[in-house]
Amino acid sequence: MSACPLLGGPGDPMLKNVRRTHRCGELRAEHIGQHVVLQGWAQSVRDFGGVAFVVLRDRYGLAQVTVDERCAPSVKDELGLVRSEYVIEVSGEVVARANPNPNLPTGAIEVLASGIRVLNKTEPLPFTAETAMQAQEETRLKWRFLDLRRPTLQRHLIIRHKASQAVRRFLDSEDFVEVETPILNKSTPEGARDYLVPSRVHPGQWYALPQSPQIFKQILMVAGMDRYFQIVKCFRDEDLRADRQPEFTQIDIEISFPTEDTVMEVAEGVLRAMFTEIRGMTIGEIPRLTYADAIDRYGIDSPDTRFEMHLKTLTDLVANSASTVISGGLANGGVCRGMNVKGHAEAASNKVLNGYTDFVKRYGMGGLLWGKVGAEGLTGSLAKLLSAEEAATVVAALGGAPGDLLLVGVGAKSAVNPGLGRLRAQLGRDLSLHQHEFSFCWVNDFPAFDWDKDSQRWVAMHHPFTSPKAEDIHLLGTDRAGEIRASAYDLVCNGYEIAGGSIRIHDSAVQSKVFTALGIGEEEAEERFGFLLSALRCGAPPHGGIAFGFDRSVMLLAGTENIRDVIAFPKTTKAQDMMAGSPSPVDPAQLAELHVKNLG
RNA sequence: GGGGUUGUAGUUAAGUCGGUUAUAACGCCGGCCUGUCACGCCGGAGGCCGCGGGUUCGAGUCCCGUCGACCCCGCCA
Repeated sequence: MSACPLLGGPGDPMLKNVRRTHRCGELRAEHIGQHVVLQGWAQSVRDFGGVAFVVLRDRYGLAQVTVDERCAPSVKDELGLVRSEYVIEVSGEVVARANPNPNLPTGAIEVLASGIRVLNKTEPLPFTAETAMQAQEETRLKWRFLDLRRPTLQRHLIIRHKASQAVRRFLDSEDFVEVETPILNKSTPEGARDYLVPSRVHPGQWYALPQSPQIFKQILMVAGMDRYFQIVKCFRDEDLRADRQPEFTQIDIEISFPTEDTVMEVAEGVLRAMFTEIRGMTIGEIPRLTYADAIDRYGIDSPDTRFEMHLKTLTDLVANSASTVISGGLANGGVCRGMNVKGHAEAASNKVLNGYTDFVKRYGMGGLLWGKVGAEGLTGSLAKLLSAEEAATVVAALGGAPGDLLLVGVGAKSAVNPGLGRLRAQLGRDLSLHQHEFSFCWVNDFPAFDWDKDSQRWVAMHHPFTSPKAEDIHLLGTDRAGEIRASAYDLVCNGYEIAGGSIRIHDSAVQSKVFTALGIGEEEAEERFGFLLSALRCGAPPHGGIAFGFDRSVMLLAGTENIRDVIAFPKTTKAQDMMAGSPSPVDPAQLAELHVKNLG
């Protein structure tokens, strides 16, 4: 056993000054014969008395450390102190394994220890990197630093890093300049609920955290920056979902003198930069469909285009139905729409169909009509309500063949479209209908305004700075506001909206008309957005842009369906950080200084 | 704001019709073991059954309330 002249046993003062020479995961057969120093976590300790193994883990992988009769007795003593997840330093010689492990990249070799030193101990842990996935998410969030030891989560963080670097490289090469914008902002009335920050020096006044840097990036265009981007945190105080966090990251982009195509091409460049970097993928031409087409084919404006199963409109075919269910559903502008789940009739038990019905009811549908196509025609609730002739036309319209399951909804558009549309997306996942791993599309020509029933007014579908399409601008100020289309576009991947943008209004007169349409008075507009309106009057160039939901993009790149998996320190659905314990009460003196009183 | 699922040892779970001392696996601690890689074997410690109240002779179990986690609707320009 050759000993490295620099390395003695444990307690050797020389050892304390030795830095690691290699990373665990990089060791291969080519390193055999070399003396190495490794530092990392003891993933497992297997002691057989005469021979013992420690699996050492660092970010780069696992390496097996062996202690046997070839080692000095002091090494064995040191080994006895090592427990699972202790941080240790091991020096030794890389040797070929007697029993190689083909499941491990480093499985051909092991490190025969000449010294083991405990760098730090650990108290008993609720779970380890190996057992984390067996723990509940609540436990894992509380002990996030342990969960983050998992190679999967480390991979996600690295994917995130690589993706943002690739985006920066691409945008830099396209002459975009990354400019930071304020986190302490002015509150604006439109949009999501603001996170507010009290001002100490201005009693009773508040900053708002940005929901997005929207106004600042437009003002940078007025300033002549021409091409801006920023990878930036945004904050929205709304209830959360699996793909939504209260603070999230956008790739924010703005361009002067663009057409819609200019912005979409840049966005596609960003998309390709990410997917090439992480997935090694080449993305072909990305199809564009209008909002109206998206609703027509998929029921929703963020369609999962990895599979077909388009929705079909059946309203005309059943318009004269004797069924009160159908005539009732069609009253007041209701529609009848359906889809064909090919070959799914047999698998669709009552329990399964009830599940589908419960699913669509969440979106306001009264129920779900179903029909199974058999050799002798249609059976099921659909067949009961329709005449034989009607049934035949519906089956034909949906392309029904024996063995198919037809799902049909009747009622208000606002219920049937999302109900069937979301059910379609869910069935795509559940029945593995996807024909591609990734499928992208653009959705454009959105309506500019959406009628809000609660407040009885028009609200901006995108945001209030979105330009109406040039050919629709003349409708501003008329009673046909609902027909105005916006110069807005969303980039959709696998049913997720991953980017959204628009051409902005650069004419303060048009901007005023839009504010009027939104019921925002001149005075209020001046009070809330005066600085933007002022900028628009001072030589604003035509401009437009887009913002990517970066967390969602990384989620897709990483192949996970939970946004918390790609955020180092995420919050729960109640917007709490289980590890840090935020939010939390503060000292009353702190509140007093901020002129804030606790009413709760 | 609403709906669904959920909370028992460090962790993950079982716990019947309300009934004796609340089980198991993994982990932890001690011992044995010369080629493991989810090592194996022997022994041991470990409990605010989320929290509060109620019903009952008796509550992990039934009732009411409350807190948290996850998923969904509303909401999220």
